[in-house]
Amino acid sequence: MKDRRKQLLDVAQDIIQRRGYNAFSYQDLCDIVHIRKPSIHHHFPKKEDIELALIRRYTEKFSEILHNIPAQHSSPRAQLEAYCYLFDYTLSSSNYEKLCLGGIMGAELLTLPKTIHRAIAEFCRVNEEWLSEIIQAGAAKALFKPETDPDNMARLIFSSLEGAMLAARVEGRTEYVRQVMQQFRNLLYTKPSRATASRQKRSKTGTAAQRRTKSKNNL
Amino acid sequence: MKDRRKQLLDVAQDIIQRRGYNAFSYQDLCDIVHIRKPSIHHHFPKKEDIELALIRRYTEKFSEILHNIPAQHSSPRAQLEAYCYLFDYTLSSSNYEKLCLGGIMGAELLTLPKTIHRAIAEFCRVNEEWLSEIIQAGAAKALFKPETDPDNMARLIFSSLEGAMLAARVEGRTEYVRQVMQQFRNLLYTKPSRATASRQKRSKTGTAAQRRTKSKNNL
DNA sequence: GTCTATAATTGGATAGAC
DNA sequence: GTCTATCCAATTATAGAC
Repeated sequence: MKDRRKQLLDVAQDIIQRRGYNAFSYQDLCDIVHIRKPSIHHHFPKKEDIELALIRRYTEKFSEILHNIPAQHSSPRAQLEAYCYLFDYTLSSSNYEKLCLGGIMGAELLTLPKTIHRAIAEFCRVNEEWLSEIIQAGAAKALFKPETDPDNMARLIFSSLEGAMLAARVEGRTEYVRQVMQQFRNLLYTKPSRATASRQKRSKTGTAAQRRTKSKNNL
Repeated sequence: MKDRRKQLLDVAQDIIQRRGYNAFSYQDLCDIVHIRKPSIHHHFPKKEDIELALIRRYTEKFSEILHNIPAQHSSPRAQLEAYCYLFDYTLSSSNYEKLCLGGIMGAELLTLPKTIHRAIAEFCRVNEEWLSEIIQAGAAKALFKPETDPDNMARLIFSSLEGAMLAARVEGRTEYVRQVMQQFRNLLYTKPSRATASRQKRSKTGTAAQRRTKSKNNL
């Protein structure tokens, strides 16, 4: 097959987002892709080669999605919500089994080589930097509370979404991420938009913003 | 040795909080405790027996610490900060290598047996329930913003601390958890206490509340 | 409770043919 | 690019002696 490499990465990513790097093996790939172990070594000589390629590709895709969000949502609030739905969608579209790749790799950090440490840190940086800019833009438009430090707020949002995915899966609570989002609205928004508030209470299929983001990506 | 079982649990917990369950082996225990593998099987026949005992013991200790906090700190604000410092201290006292046991087990959830799923979920429940009560108490005293839903706020705090430990370690940012805490103060507190604000900016050794909590526990 | 000895299995990885 | 065959190391786990 021509795109064997991409296929292997796709399958590996799916497994790792569910079970983590240390519980993932070449054999798992064989069982799904239906080729033999040495054939995989031809594409990825060492196991770390897979992981490094994965996190780099993930960060790249993620970065692209983030930088496209402002073109799809004009308000910083809508931009922030679209961001949060990325995390919610990873969970909800996988029967609440898949975590953020950066998050699960972060949990296994100390078992991974230094090259990969840097790649995971870069993923975090991309997220926090993007968030900080959105927060600043929203504060400038008086959409977000002024007492908000953009960098710290970015860290709070990023880390809570990473943690919320963990907790949602552990507790089997499908609404966990959205409840955390609702709390952001309560704390961060200067004046709760009535439309947003009622929509988020009623809808199970998601807002327009959510659906638009869904169709765009498959992380 | 008489307390061999406890010693094995202590060592296993330290390793797992750093490297996770799947990267941890009976051999690791042997190297530190200096007994042979079958001797460990005598105390814990299956590997899962170690993990189940660990998470239960952890939740129990954690629960005890949480329920002692109100006796040590009268204000809900100080209680909340003492809670947050538990997480910060786990990191800072381990050269920023150890995560929350519940968090790292949560990341590996799908590789673990169902019995352990429930035990990890119980750990989350204990945290969120305690937090929710503190938030309610603080809101009743007008120390926290009234627009705060206690349950969702509890989820936000718990998940952001879990995520912040992850991100702090990945990015090598020793101040990460404390920055997230600062953001909570900005967003949640009705009026920033000047003493608290300036103290947290200056001090590197921590507040009195932090030191008091430090000496109490070793999670 | 700890040991030696030993399964039985699985893991990542390589050599070399096609 | 994929295969067969093979290697070596590591893992969880058990039997049975002391």
